[in-house]
Amino acid sequence: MKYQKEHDIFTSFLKNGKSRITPERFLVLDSALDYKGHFGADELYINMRNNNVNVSRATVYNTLELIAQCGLIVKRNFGDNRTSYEKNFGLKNHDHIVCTNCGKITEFETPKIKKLVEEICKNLDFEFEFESYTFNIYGTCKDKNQCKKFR
Amino acid sequence: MKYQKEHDIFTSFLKNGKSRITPERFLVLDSALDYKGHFGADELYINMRNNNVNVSRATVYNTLELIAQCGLIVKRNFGDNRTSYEKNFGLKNHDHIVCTNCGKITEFETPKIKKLVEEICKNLDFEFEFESYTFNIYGTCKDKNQCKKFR
DNA sequence: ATTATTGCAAACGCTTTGCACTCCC
DNA sequence: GGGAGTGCAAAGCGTTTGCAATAAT
Repeated sequence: MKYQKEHDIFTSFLKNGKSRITPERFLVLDSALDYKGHFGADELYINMRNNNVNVSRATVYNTLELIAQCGLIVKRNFGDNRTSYEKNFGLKNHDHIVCTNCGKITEFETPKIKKLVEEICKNLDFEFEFESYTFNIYGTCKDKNQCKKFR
Repeated sequence: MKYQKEHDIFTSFLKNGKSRITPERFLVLDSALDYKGHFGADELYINMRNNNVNVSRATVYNTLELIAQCGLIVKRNFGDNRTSYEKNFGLKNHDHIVCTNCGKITEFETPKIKKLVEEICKNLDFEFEFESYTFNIYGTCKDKNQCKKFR
């Protein structure tokens, strides 16, 4: 199977949480892993419908949340009032540059940011359990072939 | 007048952009500056109505955008799929810790992040005009008196 | 058998839009 | 007087919810 390792991870995550193993959940997982780049829940739902993979909207939303919880995809937020997801490529953490004009998203690696986050959490004056962070840089990309502002 | 300086700044911003000076825009500005903490556009609109300051929803939304453009307030995004604003206190840049459980927002100062952003933008392999960044840390705050998870 | 999960459609919250009216320049 | 700005209500969009039907344990 194409995503055997991910299936195994998701399976044990579900069993661990006393959640049920359903075919729909794995259909969503496969589609999410197949998706190139960032995607919204609704976007994935439509995409699946178009490919004749019929899982209800509610199930897609719920399942993406589960897959994010178990770490196979990552939840993102690019300031457009919707939740985006993307495949998690393991340890290599990266953040995003977003063109506010054409929507282009560029990824960059930030070895320094992780230390900074740890440092900040450690120095707080109240107890805080870290979950995640978002670090986005916004601006305009001046890509003459793509960016609406400059072409 | 209470916010004379801000009125002046907004006035010249509007004139500069060949936009009109209207009473509604200054009602929104005053209400935004009076608001304690972060607020959404709709939240401000309701708040204004409650105080018998009657400006239409559309105008509140449009005007907040303008005020943010001229820098008197800052646009934020805390991962809840809505746009938040807050008064801009000038140079002292700060970022946010968000409790994903009770919604509490804690501000912290980050002298290091600005340098990091500059460094990243400088080393990109394409031309990019920086506008802003978001840096939020998510987790649970374990405030026994407030946080739903621990009380 | 029990009960979590599913599918569907309706409701939700925030935001944007269309259009006639207003009033700043 | 012209056109940007306003107000209102309706529509839009992504997301969540309620409930009956289904299927995993």
